[in-house]
Amino acid sequence: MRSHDQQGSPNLKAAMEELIKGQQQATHLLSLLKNILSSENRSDSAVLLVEVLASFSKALSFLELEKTTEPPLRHENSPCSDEKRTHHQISCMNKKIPAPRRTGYRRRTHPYTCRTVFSTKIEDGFTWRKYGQKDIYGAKYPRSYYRCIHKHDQGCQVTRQVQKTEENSSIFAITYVGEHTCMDIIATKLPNERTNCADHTSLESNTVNDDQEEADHPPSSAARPSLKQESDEEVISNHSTGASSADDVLPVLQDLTAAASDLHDLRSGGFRTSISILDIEFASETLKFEDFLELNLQDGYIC
DNA sequence: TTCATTTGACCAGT
DNA sequence: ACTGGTCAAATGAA
Repeated sequence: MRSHDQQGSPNLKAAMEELIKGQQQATHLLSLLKNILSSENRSDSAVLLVEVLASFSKALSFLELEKTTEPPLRHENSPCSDEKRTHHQISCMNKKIPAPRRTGYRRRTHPYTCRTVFSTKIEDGFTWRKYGQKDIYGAKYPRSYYRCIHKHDQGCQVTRQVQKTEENSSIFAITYVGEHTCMDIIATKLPNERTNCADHTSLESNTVNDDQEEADHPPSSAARPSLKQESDEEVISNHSTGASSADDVLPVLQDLTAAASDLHDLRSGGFRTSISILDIEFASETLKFEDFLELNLQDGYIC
């Protein structure tokens, strides 16, 4: 992290202010929504919320990309690219052309929530794209890596890791990294379909940041208490005050979407910046926001 | 032909 | 140096 990250350009400062503003408004909106138990506008509000979340997520993603001083390079013109081979192209391997270095790849440093679910099936109502599989040192079964299919079109950054448990190969340990910000969350969490994600065979735990040991070393007993998102709910619930109505929500939604639009404009205006602690903090708060939204969806506050 | 999966390489973190 | 997460060309299925 460079020293100027904390200072930032005027554009960076403006962007940060917009992010913070959006965060505050989102929090406010949540506190309002939480108290709405019946309203014709709930569905629309939920859709809008997810759109806003997607915008925030994309904005953060772009900030993350800006952190790298070099633009991401594609190696599409490397003839007989020497990076990947199969038995069909052994001859190509013999020509030792130095493969161009990949750039722009940055391992996420976990301002993200991790949540592990033990289930007999890997379907969860979302659409995933498998992007890798690894043999894990000391583990009996390989680990598969999936990302949300809406990573590119909606900026949904959630990934999941699926691995058979050693005790019972018919049970999968599924670790979710981050939360969905794509529109699928609406389709998946609608009340009449909520059972899709509440798999009766699954046992869920919720951890934050690096707590992934359970995925590799699942608990010996299958009976585990649900620890679902206690801390996240606590954070958000601090903002819940009094009763409110859809009329209260709509103006906030408008402000929020306007803030998201401003963010988009700033981003497309080509501002250059580096990520700062603020980004990390905001990413964390956004996830808390998403967790709380998901809780409300599951509880039927939003349908 | 298109699209999802496979799989070895690359890269970051420890 | 090692492990694990991600990339992306090759491959196979539809």
